[in-house]
Amino acid sequence: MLDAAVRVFSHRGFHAASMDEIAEVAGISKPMVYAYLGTKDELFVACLHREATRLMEAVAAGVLPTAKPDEQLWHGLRAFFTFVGDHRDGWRVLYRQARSEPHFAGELAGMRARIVEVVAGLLASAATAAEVPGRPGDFTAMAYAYVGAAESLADWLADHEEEDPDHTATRMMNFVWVGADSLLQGRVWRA
Amino acid sequence: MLDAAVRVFSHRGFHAASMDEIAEVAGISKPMVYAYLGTKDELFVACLHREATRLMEAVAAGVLPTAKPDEQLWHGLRAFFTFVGDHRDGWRVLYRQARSEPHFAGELAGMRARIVEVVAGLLASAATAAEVPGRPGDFTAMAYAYVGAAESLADWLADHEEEDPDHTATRMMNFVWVGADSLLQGRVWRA
Amino acid sequence: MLDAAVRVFSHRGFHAASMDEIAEVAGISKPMVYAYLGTKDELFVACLHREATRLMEAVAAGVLPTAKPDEQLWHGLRAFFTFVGDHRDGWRVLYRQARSEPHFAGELAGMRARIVEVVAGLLASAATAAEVPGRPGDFTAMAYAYVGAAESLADWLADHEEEDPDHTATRMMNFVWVGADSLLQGRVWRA
Amino acid sequence: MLDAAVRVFSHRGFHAASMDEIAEVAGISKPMVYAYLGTKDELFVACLHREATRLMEAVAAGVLPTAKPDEQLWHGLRAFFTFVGDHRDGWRVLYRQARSEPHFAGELAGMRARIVEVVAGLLASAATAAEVPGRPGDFTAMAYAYVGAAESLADWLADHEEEDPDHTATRMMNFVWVGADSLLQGRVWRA
DNA sequence: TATGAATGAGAATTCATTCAT
DNA sequence: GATGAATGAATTCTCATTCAT
Repeated sequence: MLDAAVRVFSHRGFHAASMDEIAEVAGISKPMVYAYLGTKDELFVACLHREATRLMEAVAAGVLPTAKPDEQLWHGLRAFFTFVGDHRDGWRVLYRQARSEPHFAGELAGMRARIVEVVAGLLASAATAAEVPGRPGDFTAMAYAYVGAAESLADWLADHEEEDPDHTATRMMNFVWVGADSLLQGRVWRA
Repeated sequence: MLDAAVRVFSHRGFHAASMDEIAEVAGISKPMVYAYLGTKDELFVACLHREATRLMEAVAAGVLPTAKPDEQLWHGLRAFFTFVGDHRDGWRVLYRQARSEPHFAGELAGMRARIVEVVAGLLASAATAAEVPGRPGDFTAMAYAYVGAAESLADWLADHEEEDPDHTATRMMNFVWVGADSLLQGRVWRA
Repeated sequence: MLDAAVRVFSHRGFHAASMDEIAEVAGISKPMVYAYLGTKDELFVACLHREATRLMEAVAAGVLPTAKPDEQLWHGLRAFFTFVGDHRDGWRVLYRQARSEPHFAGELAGMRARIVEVVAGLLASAATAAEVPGRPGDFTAMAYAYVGAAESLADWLADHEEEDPDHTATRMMNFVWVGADSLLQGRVWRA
Repeated sequence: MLDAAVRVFSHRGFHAASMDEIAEVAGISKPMVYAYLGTKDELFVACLHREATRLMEAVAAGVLPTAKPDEQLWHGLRAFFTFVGDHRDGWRVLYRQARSEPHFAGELAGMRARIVEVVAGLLASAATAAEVPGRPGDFTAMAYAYVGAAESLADWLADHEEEDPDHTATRMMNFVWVGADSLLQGRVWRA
């Protein structure tokens, strides 16, 4: 049902997507689209929610809560990039479109916040394990940076058909973890 | 002149921005907008180019070509985040709007590619200096990741008035450099 | 449906006719005009075709293929002028508007050419019947002249409500046939 | 001065012609066009008048008032078609455009009426000379038909670069005079 | 329930026309 | 006297959205 909408939004962009085309791709008539899914805005938000939920479920399913932090991260990233690789359309809708329409920025911010907090929690527990003196509030900031980096790589992945999700995940892991590891051992760069 | 356009594009998004509003904000009449800057598309591209040019000049001006790689990076990042902090609207146009309109993605990709290559060059010279055996093609990939991360932080900065650009730059530096440093010393994370 | 368009085009001219007015006269809303008939250009061409088809059908219906040439001509002219008298608006669109828009001149030229050839054929068969030594290619030129004259009279008729189509046809017949008759008997004027 | 206007009106059509282009072709600035020639409508009427005047003068100059009617007609036609051949642009403005813009139909009608009366006078004097019992009012109608035919041929001539004006005049003469001659000798066609 | 048909509102773009220099 | 710069007013065309069936 929403698949058609996601596909159209993804290929055309939010504004350029017409309800006509969505209805046609969905194989039903326009009034039905309205009956089932409401306004164009509501429809877009529905797409957003579904894709976000699927994404979070996929990541959650990939992570073993009992594993070590770096392994949790690795599995999480792998799940994340695999999902993005398998749902390129969904990813585009989620990020590119939602971000560019100020109207939906709020929606998106909420969903991101949830992810960020998960990552921040991961970092915090890793820091505790390594007995690094905590700079508590900043875990969130770091998490933001990591999430942002992952998003960007995902975005890049979505545009490169030939790229392998696992490969991308490995890159990200090197990028993040080796740096994070050092950071968590107390090394800090200063101007 | 372009300021008004950038402001409106930034706040409304490309499609939702109306030439009427742009003209009004600019304090001139619509036909003048067309006379000076042409079509809506051309106007948008003009905004894009101006913001991109300013950004690159700001960064270039901040960097001392003779400094050590990490200092170059630090100054570059500082200049970058400062610029974004000072031109939040411009950044939104550049990063969000341009990316989400398939029509302008090409324009933007070119500009990004140039930045990525600069960063890749920086990484390569740092690797050479550290006498790390080169994995040549991958510097570009790393650069992409770094640029993406910086963009994401910048994007976040653009939405948070209270955030200090220097602080953001420091975060990014820790995030990037300490990680990069470790990588360049040959440490690699493996699954 | 097209009636409204023909009426407006006829009274205002192609450019001055606004889709708004056409929709209003048709008693439907503008988007419907677009849905049914497409672009303004397409709409105009549609008018053109319908009027031209009707005209040719009316003339064809009036002519008895077995009659003598002058009678065929007479009936054809009568049908022609009657039609024009009954569809003054349509004629104006066909003759004046279409001709003055370079864009549509081609469309019209094709339709005219078909009529001209019919008339030329008529003249040729009359010449054969009268055993006048043929000046073959020139029948077309003559036909052009006749068609042009008929058009002009029709145009005049279109602007004069009080004029009787049959009367006009008789005039044209005298004008054409008495001359043609002489010509076909071999009389030629020389400077 | 008006030349530029005539050229532009002729090539673009009345509506599609922009004052900008006229000014540019004329080599002066737009406000000057307004200062010298007034509104677009006024400018068009000025073009109309000038071309019409030139046409009538050319025809008048070609005719010898003392010659026989058929020779007067012949010289008149020759002058007419020669003029049209030499001023194709002017002719297009005069006829095609003026006719299609209902707004200028009146202007044009007046100019035509003057020509028609001249021709009608010619026919009347020929009839008198031939001692044909006059059907007085109808000379005007005949003249209308002749003028219309000449216009149409002229129109055709204007579109065919290769056609020779004298040749066209001869065609018209045969077409008109051989018929007129018969008519003036009392022959009439009847249904 | 499903839809074909209909529309109100609004967007980009263009021009004839006029000031201020 | 000449013009560069400015605009009010239209015009075409599109689309989210809703009835009547």
